[in-house]
Amino acid sequence: MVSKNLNPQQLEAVKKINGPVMIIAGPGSGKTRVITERIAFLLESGIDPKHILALTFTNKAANEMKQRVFKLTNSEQSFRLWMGTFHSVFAKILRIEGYRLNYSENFSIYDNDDSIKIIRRIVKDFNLDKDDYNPRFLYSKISILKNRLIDWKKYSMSNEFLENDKIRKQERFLDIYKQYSEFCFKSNSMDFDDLLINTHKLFKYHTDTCEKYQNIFKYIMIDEYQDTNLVQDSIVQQLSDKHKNICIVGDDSQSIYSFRGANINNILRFKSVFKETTEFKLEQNYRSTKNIVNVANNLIKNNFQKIDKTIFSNNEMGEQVDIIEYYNDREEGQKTAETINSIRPSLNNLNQVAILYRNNSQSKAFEDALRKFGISYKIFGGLSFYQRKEIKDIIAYFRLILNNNDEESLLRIINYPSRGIGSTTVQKLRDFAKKNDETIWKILSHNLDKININSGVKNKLLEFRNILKKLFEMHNDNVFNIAQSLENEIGIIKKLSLDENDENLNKLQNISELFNSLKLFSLKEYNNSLKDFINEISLDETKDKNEISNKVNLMTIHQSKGLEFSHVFVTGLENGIFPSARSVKNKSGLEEERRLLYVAITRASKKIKISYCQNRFQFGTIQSTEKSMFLEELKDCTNYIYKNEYLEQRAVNNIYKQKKSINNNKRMTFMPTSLKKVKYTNYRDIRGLNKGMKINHNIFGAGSILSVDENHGNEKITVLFENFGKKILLTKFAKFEIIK
DNA sequence: CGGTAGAATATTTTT
DNA sequence: TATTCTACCG
Repeated sequence: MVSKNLNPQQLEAVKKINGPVMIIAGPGSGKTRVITERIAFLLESGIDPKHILALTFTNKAANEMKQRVFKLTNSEQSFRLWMGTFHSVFAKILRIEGYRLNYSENFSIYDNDDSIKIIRRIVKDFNLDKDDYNPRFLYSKISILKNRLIDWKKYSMSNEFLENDKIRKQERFLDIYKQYSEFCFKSNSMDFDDLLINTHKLFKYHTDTCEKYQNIFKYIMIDEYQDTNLVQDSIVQQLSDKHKNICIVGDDSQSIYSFRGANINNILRFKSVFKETTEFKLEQNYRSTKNIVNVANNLIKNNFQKIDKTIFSNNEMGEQVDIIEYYNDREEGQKTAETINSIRPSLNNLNQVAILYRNNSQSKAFEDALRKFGISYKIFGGLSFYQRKEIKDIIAYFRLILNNNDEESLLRIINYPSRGIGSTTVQKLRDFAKKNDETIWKILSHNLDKININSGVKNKLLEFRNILKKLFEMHNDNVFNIAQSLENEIGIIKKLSLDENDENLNKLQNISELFNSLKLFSLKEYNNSLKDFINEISLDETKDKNEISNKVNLMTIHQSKGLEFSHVFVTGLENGIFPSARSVKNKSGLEEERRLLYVAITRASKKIKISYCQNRFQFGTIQSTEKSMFLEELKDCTNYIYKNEYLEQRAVNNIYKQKKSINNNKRMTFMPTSLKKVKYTNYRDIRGLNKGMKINHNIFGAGSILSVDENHGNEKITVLFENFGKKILLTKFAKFEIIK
């Protein structure tokens, strides 16, 4: 039954299930609720869940939605919905249909790091100057082109593009683009953008396949439509062309992903593409106080490009929004922590507090200060577990096992751990491979004789080949067994254990965590093959984000999208940082930064403090800054707090002195940076676990213990989780706490 | 070929 | 500052 707590517009939007629908939903207007209720309503109306496709942008959003639909309908049906990110749903389709584009089902998925590495290698091969051809820049250029459906062939046909490259002294760009695309294809691999453009290609050139999916996805819903790019928009049109039951939800004022090719015009012109569109506007903000909504409105009205709407709140006025000036970033951290400390007693949970910043590097000052006050915090972003070097190395072996032609993975591990195959040899292999249009693996497996190398090197290559052969044969084995065999063959753990410095210990810890999760994965009842494992981790990095914790949240504003906190600190409002230096070069960039600030402000329900610093420690030096131009726009509706500069400076100098002495004392024992980002596993040997006990697991949440199995030292428990069903955990490794 | 030390370089946001 | 790259020596 559809919930009765919806307001009239929300209810109407939920019930209009046929034909194109556009829901413009302001921040805090109950957007997610409308989507979940709508899905529930579809199910109630007797529509088979397999005909419903719900797309989101982040895994976090997808997971949350899944759980909410499940709670709402309380039915197993909800698990049969097609729900996920664009990338994950399309990857699933491409695994099945990719053969039509000459990919095999085991294609690898390259992440940004892989892509940049490949491009860097190509630039080197071409003997080009790294300054003129910055791999990062090239990658983002390629990515944006792909998202605009311009492949290298199309690019080569545009005189305008080629002329431009000449002027910019990047005449070889086309060659690089081509080489990169061919490298990926030859490796039977797709980068993130390929997942989209190949889906588009598939539907465009194989109309029967397109029709097949049109008939599967009879009802399509897309969240955050303002963040779609051209490919995504095009695929959505392909899929909905037949039944036209498409519902998009979004807020143009929260479009903040243009760097990824998101085009705000997709939502602005939706109505003209789908002529019969019914439009709903959700303008009431249920989240924030009147003051906060007022400030947000005052900010966003400075943007030119937007859909007309009036966000209002019927909540209480609330406190004024503060804008605070600090002497430097250290003080900003200090005072923010101090404020949090002082309001701590009035909060029932610290997770109601968020410190938001423009880029990840700003987190440091806050971390230091919070630690000093003994306030626990949770930091989002930074390196995800699967991006760590030692983990990626092992994953590279796994990827190679599944996809023997994955050239990037092979090049990554051909001499890791070092086995006497140096760069000269690798270069010979690569040259030969290129000449014969083959992958290195193919040469290793049957063409080694044709390469001019001495017998010592050849033996080493043969040894390497034999290791791979052995591993390749295992591709269907239990994942944990594969991992163990891998360790037997390459002995990476053994090697790291020989020299137990901090860095190696940290690596070992991460690797053992990987092995633990492989063990757990292998214990699943189904979908527990290596293929499933790699699939899961290539696109999902939200592993441990939904733990319920009494911790302050530190994150970038991008990461905060869709979330809500009672107290929000928006920090670093300085020109060059927020708005970022790059964005001010053009008007649309600046408007996007303004939307970003809009998103930040509208995260808060009760209280916001916006701050900036006169000086900031950046690039290893102290630099004086200029306060953000956005603050000028908020002058009349906020409460400005200036500082007495002289006093502050003295205080700040003291802070720096302190800091210095700490540094000197601890220099030797300073944690390596990689260690700081680690989430510690509590290796515990929990005794006294009993049937019926309630526990809270860091990933699966709450559940109760069904049985305990002593299993000589490897104690296992079977737990029924409220949201994830039955799981077997090894208590030695699992991270959880006993609730009662 | 492998390891290391010291130089060079980079800093937006994410799937 | 933090990370990645390069040059050099064993």
